[in-house]
Order: sequence, then structure tokens, then C-alpha cells
Amino acid sequence: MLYRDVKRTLIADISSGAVPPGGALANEADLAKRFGVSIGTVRRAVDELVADHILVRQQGRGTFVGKLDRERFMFQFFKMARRDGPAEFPAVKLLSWLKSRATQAEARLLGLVAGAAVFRIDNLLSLQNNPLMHDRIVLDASLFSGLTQAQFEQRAGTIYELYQMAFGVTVVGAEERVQAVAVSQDSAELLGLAVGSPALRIERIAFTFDQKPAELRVSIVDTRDADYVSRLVGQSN
Amino acid sequence: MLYRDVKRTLIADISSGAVPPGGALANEADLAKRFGVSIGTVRRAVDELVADHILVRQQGRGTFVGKLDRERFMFQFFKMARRDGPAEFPAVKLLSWLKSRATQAEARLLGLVAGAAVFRIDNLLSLQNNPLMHDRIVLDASLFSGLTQAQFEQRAGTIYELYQMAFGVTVVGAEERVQAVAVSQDSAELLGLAVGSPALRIERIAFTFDQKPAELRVSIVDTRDADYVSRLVGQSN
DNA sequence: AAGTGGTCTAGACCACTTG
DNA sequence: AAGTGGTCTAGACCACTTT
Repeated sequence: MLYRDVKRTLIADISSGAVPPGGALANEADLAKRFGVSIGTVRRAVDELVADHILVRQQGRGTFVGKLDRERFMFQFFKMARRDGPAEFPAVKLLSWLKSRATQAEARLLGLVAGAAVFRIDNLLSLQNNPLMHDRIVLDASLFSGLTQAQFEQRAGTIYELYQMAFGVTVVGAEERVQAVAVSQDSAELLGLAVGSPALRIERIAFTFDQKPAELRVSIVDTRDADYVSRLVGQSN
Repeated sequence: MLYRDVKRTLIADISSGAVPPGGALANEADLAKRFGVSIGTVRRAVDELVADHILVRQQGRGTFVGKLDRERFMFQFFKMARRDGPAEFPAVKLLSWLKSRATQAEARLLGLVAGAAVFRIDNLLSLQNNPLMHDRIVLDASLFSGLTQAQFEQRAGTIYELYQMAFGVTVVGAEERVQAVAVSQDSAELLGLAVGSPALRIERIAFTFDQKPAELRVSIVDTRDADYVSRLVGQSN
């Protein structure tokens, strides 16, 4: 399982920051020399990392560490799409920001001890100036130590890009659990719904390499005009 | 793009029934001879079909056409899981069966003309004897010509396995659109909910090779005890 | 023991991007 | 022109399953 070792080392290089987001990997021949394997073996390791969207290959240019920019966020992490049109990047407005302590349930989901310090960040997301959903993000404060509200609000790109650039926390995947709920008064006001209307509740645990949880996010979504879209694999061309 | 040609030919062999579900492919060396390419090129084509779950490799035994059995159905097409436990195969009870004509919306989703002949099949799915969800399936009658209620009720395996075995229709993927709705009286009675309670509505279009739509299915799901679970990729080990 | 897929090698040539 | 990834070859040996 040589290619496994190569893959592990490449992941270590990325998660340690030795190769930064957007940075180029060494070329395939050099990697092969460094690891003492053939180019084919390097390619196999890189193939898998490309399949996971951790690396991006560009023929003729090189292989780069994938940035969690808008395009990737839309592709991988934003599943809502209006029924009448194509997917679109949402406008995000910060509603509240506070440092707090994890409840027992939050601690379990994030792999922390109950009462651990966390950041709580609430956002309102809109499409075409219409409120669509409301996110409540919970972050392990020790993983994002020093994060400030100003830093969060003034970020240039996506939230995950901020995690990656400023804290070396690369979100590589997530698990979402979706259910239907009756909206509370708070959510109803934010989304322009009647209290008790049906809405989606999405609980997302985003994780980094090694499946380590990095973020807990609970979204309440108005699905009068948009759907949660899920593709059950199967390309085959 | 030799391996692309190999892949296309293998797909043609499968969808034509030349290699039946569960049947073995020729071994890699023979395939290489047949296509006049190296084993590595055959492997690449087969790799992609395995990634799409169309083929299954078993070291030392051979490569087989994947059957749409319970295991695969659970893995790929059944996303509901109880919050208190692991995923579990649902019991399916036929509620109604009739031959009818496609509405305009159904025809659009299935790629038919409005008024085309369709089968309408309603099922109730339960976990641990508790009703969980209610499916309304719409099938193009010309694609499943000769399908009878008895055949449907007496099938041995999954519904998709019946499509595959009896009609040569292999479902390889699907797109699901999920929204929250207030349940109608019919659904409420079936699921033991109060009328107007929030529930998930899942609209699934299942497709075969070439993305041709094969089935439309609308599910109403009670999420008091179970979630719709979605994994946003990212393995990376 | 024979046959299968799983991994790996050490090249080759092609397509694409950049200076 | 030089450098990169993309594809392909023709082997080799290993791990596993079946006879």
C-alpha cells in the first residue's frame, strides 16, 4: 500500500500548512523521487485527493491545494437551490456573535467536554434579497482561538475559507441530518413565515482530515421557493 | 481516451443484458485482449464503474455486475435513519396500484408527453412497525410494459431490483429535492400525524445510464424519530 | 495449483500552459 | 521550448479465492 503512505504524507503536508491553500504541490516526477516510488503510484495518491476535492489538477500548470472558495462551497456545501432557477451564492448577514459554553448535546457532536468554550455565530442567508435560511454556528473556541467578530465580519471569502486561511482548519466534508419542523417565533420573524409553518432543520457537522469535527451548524430553512437538493451519485459516461 | 471507449462498451454490455445483473465480467486479461488495450487501461475503465457502484470487484473471484439488492439500496437510495440507531431496511406495504395518465408536471420530469400512460404505485414504508413514510411512484408504462400488480407485490427483493431483473432498467443514480410541508389529511392518517404537522416532501427522479429518467417518486416523511441523512463527501484516509 | 483482482514499476507519447 | 499533467503500455509480484 505504497500509494496510501504517499497520500497520508501529502495530507500531512497540507494540514500542517507546509503546502498552503492555493499553493502548488511539487510536480509528479519530484514527488516520485522524494517518496522513492514510481510516478504511477504518486498519481494514484493524487487521484484520490482530487476525487475528494482536496487537490485540484490543472493540466500544463500543476497540482494545487484546493481553496474553500465560493465555487467549491456552492458545489460541496450549499445544497439549497431555488425551484425556478439555478443555484446561486447566498448573501450572508451576521445576526449575533457571542462566546459561550457548549451544551451537552453540542459537546457530544463536536467531540468536546460539556461546558467547553465555544463561539456562537448566527447568520441570516438570503437569495435575491429574500431571507432563505438562518444558521446557528457553534465552534470550538480552542480550535479557533483568537477569532474576533471583526475578523469574521471582514472576511474576504467564504466562512470555510476563513477557517482554512486564518486557522489552518480545512473542512473536507460534512454530514447533514435533515428534518421537518414547525418554526419558532424567532425563526418565523427572520424568515417572514407564520409561526408554526413547516421548515427544514438541517444539522451539519463539518469535519477536517481524520473526520475530526470542526463546526456544528443548525440551519432553519424556508422551502416555499427553494429545495434542498441531493444527488445520489451515478455519473457513468 | 481509450479507457473511455472501454467503459462505454462495458456499459453497453450491461444495459443490453449481455452481462446480466450479478453476472461476472470477463477477466481483465481477456478484456484487454478483446479491446486491444493493456490491462491498465481496462482497470481504469472498471475503476470508474466500480466507483459508480455499477460493477463490484471481488479479489480472487472476479468482477460482477452490481445487483440493486437491499444492501445497495440502503447505501445509495435510502437516506432515512432513526435518530436513536443505525440505518435499517424498511418494511414496504402496497397501498394502491393503478394505471393512469401523466400530468403535465410528471411528464416533464419523466421526459414524456402529457397524458402518456403511467403506473401509479403508492406504498407505506415502516421501521420497527412504525409508519415512517409514504411513497407515490410514477412509472412510464412503456418502459415497464406488462408490469402487473401481482408481479410487483410478489417481487423477491427491492423495487429497483425488480426494475433491473424483469425490465432491464438499471437505476444508477437519482436526484432528490427535499422541502418541508404541512401534511395533508391523507398523509396524516397514514403516518399517525396531526393534520398540518410538518413533514418532509422528497421528490426523487431516478435515472439509468445516460441520465434517462426511469422513475418519479414523491415521498412524505415523518421526521419525529428519523432524519434524512446526507454525506457531503470527504473521506481522505 | 490455478485463476482472479490489487498494487507497482519504468518507461513512452500526447495535450496543454507558460515564458 | 520547456515544463506540467493526461493517458497508455507491458510487464512484474502479491493477496485472495476456488478447485
